[in-house]
Amino acid sequence: MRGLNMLSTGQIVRTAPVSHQLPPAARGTALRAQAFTPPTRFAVLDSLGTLCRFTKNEMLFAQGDEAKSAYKILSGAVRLLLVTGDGRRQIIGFRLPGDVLALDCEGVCTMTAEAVGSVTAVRCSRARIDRSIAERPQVREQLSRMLWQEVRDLQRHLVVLGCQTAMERVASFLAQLARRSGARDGSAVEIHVSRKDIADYLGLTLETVSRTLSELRRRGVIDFPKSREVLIKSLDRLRELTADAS
Amino acid sequence: MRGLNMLSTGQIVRTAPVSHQLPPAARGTALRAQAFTPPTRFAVLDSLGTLCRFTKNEMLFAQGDEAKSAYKILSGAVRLLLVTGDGRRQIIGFRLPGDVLALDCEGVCTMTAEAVGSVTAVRCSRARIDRSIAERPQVREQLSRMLWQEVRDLQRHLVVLGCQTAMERVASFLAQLARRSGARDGSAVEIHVSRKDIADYLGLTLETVSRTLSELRRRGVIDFPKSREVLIKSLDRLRELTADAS
DNA sequence: CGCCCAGTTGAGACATCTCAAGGCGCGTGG
DNA sequence: CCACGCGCCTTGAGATGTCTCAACTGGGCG
Repeated sequence: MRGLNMLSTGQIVRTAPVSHQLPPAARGTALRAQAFTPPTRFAVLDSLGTLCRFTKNEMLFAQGDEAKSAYKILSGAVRLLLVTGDGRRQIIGFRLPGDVLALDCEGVCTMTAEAVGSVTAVRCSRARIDRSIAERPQVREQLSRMLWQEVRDLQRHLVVLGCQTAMERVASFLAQLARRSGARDGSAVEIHVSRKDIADYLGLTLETVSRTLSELRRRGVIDFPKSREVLIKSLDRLRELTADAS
Repeated sequence: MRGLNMLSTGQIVRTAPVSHQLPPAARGTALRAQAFTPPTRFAVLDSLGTLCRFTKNEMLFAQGDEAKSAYKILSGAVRLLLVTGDGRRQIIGFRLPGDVLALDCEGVCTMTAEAVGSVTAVRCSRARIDRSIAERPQVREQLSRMLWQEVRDLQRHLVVLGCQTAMERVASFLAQLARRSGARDGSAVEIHVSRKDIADYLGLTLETVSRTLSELRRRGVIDFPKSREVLIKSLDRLRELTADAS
């Protein structure tokens, strides 16, 4: 989770290859700088892929699909999730502009990816990527680094789900949001996802998330100037609540 | 989690390089075949490393340590865990003979590894492994496959911690144990870890794990002929309880 | 033989879930 | 421009699953 920008109102040229330049909607926001670090993560994708769009709640790919493409998000947000036999869903993570999807599996997609709102992305066939990987050692290096990062994120998430209270989970989520958007005390951070998504990410119910956010507002740690936006009033007090891994 | 064998009583030659042969203690058990599939996973390690031993609860490495070595387990079991600032611990997974450790991070260890009982392993410097990876594309391929597998396991674990009941969690754990040891109805499977470890793995308390296991025995799904051993009486009924991802 | 550690079991506390009602913002159509 | 409906969020009250604290048991090992 990181800055984010779901407006994507600027017109986008629908030709490939796509330039490294950020989409117009990504510029001119307070969160821009952090939202695209590193600015050209896994840059091969940009030059090999073609541009595509997804509408709200549209699936990019589903659990069990053949993994024939990878994606790099240009604008919007994507949720990654697993669904159990009886319909319970667990959100594994969110992906934001600059992030790469579907390079963390082999043959078959292990999870489902859905657009949270409107999404623009670069799509590229795995075959082309594999060729590029075979040719350039540094691309392999990038892939490994991405996978290490993902393992690390998943491990941290495991701690959240395995041994934190509702308050700690919500605080962790907000702290993550704040950190990735480079927020300070007084910064407003847009929340791109619904309460239900936050709940499914944190292993809680939507009501518990809502109550916990209200409690944080009552304590003066955060505020909600608008819906879908959080005002960080005290980052320190937020961090105190997270019970971070040492 | 997979078969397992913590006896490791056979004498082991303490010289390097180590042969691909399994330690004596690993032979002659009903669980052998499954416990070492594939038999020579990431075989480079065997030829490059030196043999080492660890005693019960000894740390192989800790969160924050410089990741200068990788390990391949020959006998015994290792638990991987993260500890929060206030001492809560979350077990990320267990590693058994044939499994490789510490290739899933960069620079600094993201987690702690502890010997559950006596452990013998091959240790090899990351530098040598990196060299081997640079030279042989197939080794790089193996590394990617290992990382994909780890990502997949972590994702599944996330579902367990995020949206399963105590009964489902315990059943998942047992089903995992049974599957990896190739158990059928009537098979006895050794449990190498304590109730506390199971609890920390499943995000429960030790008491809840104990109660749930007792409930499963009452229902006739499993039995405990000895402590630290589970008799699978009905694999089907166990699987019904797991609420697997679809 | 007896200690000690790991596991079991019980009873009450508590966090979170479930079910239900109400409110707010927003787009749509009159 | 307002009324309405709809989706999303908030809040309440009671149900419940898991945790906490505590006592007891059994097996292994000195």
